Amino acid sequence: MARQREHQASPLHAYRALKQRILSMSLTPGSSLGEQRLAAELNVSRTPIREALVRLASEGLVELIPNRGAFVAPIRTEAVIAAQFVREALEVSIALQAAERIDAHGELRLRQAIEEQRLADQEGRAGLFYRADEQMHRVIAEIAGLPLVWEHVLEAKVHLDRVRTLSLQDARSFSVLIGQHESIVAAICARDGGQIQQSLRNHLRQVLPNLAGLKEEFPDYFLDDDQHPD
Amino acid sequence: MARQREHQASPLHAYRALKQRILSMSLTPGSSLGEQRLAAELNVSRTPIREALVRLASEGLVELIPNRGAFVAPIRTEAVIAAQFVREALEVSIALQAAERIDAHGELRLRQAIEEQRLADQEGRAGLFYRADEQMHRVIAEIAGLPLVWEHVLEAKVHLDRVRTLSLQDARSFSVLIGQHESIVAAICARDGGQIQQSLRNHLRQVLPNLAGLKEEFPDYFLDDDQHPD
DNA sequence: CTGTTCCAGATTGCATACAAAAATACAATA
DNA sequence: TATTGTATTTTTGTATGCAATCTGGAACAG
Repeated sequence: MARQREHQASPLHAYRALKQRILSMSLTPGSSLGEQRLAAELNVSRTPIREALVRLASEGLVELIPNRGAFVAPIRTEAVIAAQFVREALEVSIALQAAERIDAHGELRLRQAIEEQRLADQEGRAGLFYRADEQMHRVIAEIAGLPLVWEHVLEAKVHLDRVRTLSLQDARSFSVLIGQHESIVAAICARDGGQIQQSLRNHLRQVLPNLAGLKEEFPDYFLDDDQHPD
Repeated sequence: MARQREHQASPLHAYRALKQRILSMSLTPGSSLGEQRLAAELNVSRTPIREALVRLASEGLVELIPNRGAFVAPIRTEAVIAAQFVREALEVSIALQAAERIDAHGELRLRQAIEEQRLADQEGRAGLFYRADEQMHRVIAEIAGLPLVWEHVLEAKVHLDRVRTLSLQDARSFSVLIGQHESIVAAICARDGGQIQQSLRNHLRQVLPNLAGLKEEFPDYFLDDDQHPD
């Protein structure tokens, strides 16, 4: 029985493992998350599992139905739209403020971030590119002096990650995305508010896939209030 | 022993009770939230208490320190600034979209909301006014077709509520706020984007009290990374 | 007097036990 | 055969027990 050396590690481990599987659609919407089974799977008792499920439920990734159990939450079109709205509004505001506060050091960091992306692209390492991409957006928030606002973006982004996973567009070449990143950085360095807004919005909408199409292709994963209007 | 008839009611009850006390500063930052004590107080065991504490911790209202206990989280200036930023960015974007979609029915609802505020003001019922105020902002989100985005605003607002409670400016006459609400509604009905942005930002900054002053008056409640730079 | 060590008390972290509720299977009846 | 009532089984909701960890202070050495 592998004893956990560090305390409070079990709930965190369960939380991360489940979240990863949900966002990568390895656990599909509607899947049952029986506490017993998960506990056996991760070699812990039900208590830390329950703690992880509560956290995931508060983020909207899991539905906790009283006396019935926990299930992977369906993808709600409304939640995806809202998350996209939140992300656009926050990131545009962040970038505008970043433009007002950026200095030479900040410009350097942004160029380095893009360089990392180029490297990851050349080596064809999707995971690495993905991290570098997110890192760049985070750096913009830091330059704006608002690192905590990025946490709010991350909370919303959770509802976008699953549809992106479904669309599998990550497989496409990253050069397009890098180009978009370059024009965003250029706009920030040029302190051109209008250009910032246009290039960033364009970029963020690019990564939001065709929702209606996905909904037709994977109807089981979606749930909207106007479900069966026969 | 008052048995709970409805299942899963205990954690929710504990969550709401604690949240209310924390936001109203009835439980001040740094207060110890011993599981044992809370369990005895609410006549339940530690398990549902723990569930509530985990939820509150994920919202940033409680700090869960391993093997030491749970404490009411200090007010972090950085978090307040970030929350204000999020609220402004989201509410302005929401209001701009509301202006594009509003119809006669929507205008009526907004006028009704203001009427309710006027009533609450005349009767001097602060709690009622507070609810009507929040209701109006929520209605704007509904008109924009983005009710879920309002939930994100609420998450951020949590970090503003405690400083507002401290400043006690709710005691001041509400007529000023009602006037601001009127100009916001007027701007939305007039579809005047610039005016929307100006009146809403002005309003939202009005309700953010003097942070530096509060920090001096209640130093024990605040904690920032640059704490004692002697 | 100061700094260190160690012990007692208290509190959490996790496991497990038990009860309530829901789902399921099945038999009896119309 | 369809349906309904009931018994069984499974699963959650909550309570509780025990070990690990941390705090605070007393005893002690320098």
